[in-house]
Amino acid sequence: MAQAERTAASPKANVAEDVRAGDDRSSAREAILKVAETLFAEYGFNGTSMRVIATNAGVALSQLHYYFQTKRELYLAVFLHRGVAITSERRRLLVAARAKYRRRAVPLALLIRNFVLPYLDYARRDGAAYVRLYARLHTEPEEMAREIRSRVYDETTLEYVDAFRETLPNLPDDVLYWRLSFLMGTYNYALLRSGRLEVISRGACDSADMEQAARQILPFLAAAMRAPLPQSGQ
Amino acid sequence: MAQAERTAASPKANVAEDVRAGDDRSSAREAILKVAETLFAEYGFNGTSMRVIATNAGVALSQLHYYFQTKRELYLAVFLHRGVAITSERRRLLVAARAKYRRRAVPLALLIRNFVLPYLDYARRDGAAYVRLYARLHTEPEEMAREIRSRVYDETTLEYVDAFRETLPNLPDDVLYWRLSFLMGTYNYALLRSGRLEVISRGACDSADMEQAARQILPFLAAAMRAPLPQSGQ
DNA sequence: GTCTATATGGGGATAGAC
DNA sequence: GTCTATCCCCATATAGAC
Repeated sequence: MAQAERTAASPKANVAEDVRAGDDRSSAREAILKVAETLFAEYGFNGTSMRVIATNAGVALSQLHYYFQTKRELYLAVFLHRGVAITSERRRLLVAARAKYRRRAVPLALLIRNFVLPYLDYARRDGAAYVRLYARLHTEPEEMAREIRSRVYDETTLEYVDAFRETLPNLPDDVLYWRLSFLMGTYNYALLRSGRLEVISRGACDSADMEQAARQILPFLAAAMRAPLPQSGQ
Repeated sequence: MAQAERTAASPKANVAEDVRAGDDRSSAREAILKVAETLFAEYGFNGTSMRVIATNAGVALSQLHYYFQTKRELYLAVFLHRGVAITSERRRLLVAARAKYRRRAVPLALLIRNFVLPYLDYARRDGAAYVRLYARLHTEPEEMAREIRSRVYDETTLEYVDAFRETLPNLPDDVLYWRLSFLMGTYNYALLRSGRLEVISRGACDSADMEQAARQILPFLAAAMRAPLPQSGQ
């Protein structure tokens, strides 16, 4: 059975055709990570095959297993590669804001900025690959999503929850939690770029425009967090 | 190669073990649709195999192809099965509200209720399967997502955009569009039940509680839609 | 480290008996 | 309509030469 020829002859997804062309010698590992990030972001975990990653990275399939052992480990590595950078930026901004306002609570608008903007900035600078990947995380196989969140995001998130509580001391805890989960939903969905914005604006707005997204989302979220309390009878 | 035995011996995902047990004779087609809805919602399109659907529905694999030809068609059928029900409920509510308020604009709170609640109610009544499936749609293979949205959702959505414009006549169009896309993101993410709410509340809140979700999300969104306009310099 | 070749299994889809 | 048996492809992962 000449099966090898057949499968090897499928190039597919030329998202980043042979990343190593320019700076060869700079490690196949980096090339694999970069291509994997783009493809996982676009097609998801199950929708992306190791073969396609290898082809686009310009390396042999076995290289992926040499560096990362399994597909699952590669996926985790992609997250740790950048996720830590975003998370520590988030934390740095929180520490700086707290230092500036000392004993007083950090203003709501600044807190939201610091929590949300690292993602939008990342999307602006490095293309949307990682943030789309992150936004997608919530629909990937559960146990993987859980592990990644607890290893990368949870700790910083809980620090922000405390800061929001100080800034909005009159919100009951359950209302605060629900609203923060809505807040995360709002920017996550925006980062996903589902195409809804283009439909409802009949093409007039562009969901890839992260400057606009930042400008529009901050007042939206600030007003939402300060909304009147929900009524008892729904 | 005794391959058939090997593959047939994998039961897996006993989400709805043999749905046809009680009311047999009520068509294998319905059983397939029901099981497919649950599994697609939980594991996504690529993460769900035709074999597992067949096993859980208590039918032979070939039955799936007999009724739906391809996996893709089955996926579309699942959406049309329920999506049309939700969409027409949404539209019915809009028509009723407009009739009640005649020449005047429909109040914002009511408009949001009518747009959002059909989803939350569905989640409350029939379990979260379909709404999770819908919320997941935005991360499924692009061309499938596009087709489903344009066949089921777009028309009604655009009717609501017009209604929102009448209710909020002072919002510039681009601000209106961005805010409506944020609004959709908020309830979509809530329906996904990503587990973030449980993390930030340290287990005190339950994202499956759709009564709470409705109570909390309505004032949040109403205030957000009425937020001050964004500043020029971001 | 990097490659080719291959092992092993699951995937969608179909043929054809009943 | 419903089943069993099977086709053919692609998936992840590994072996072993260079």
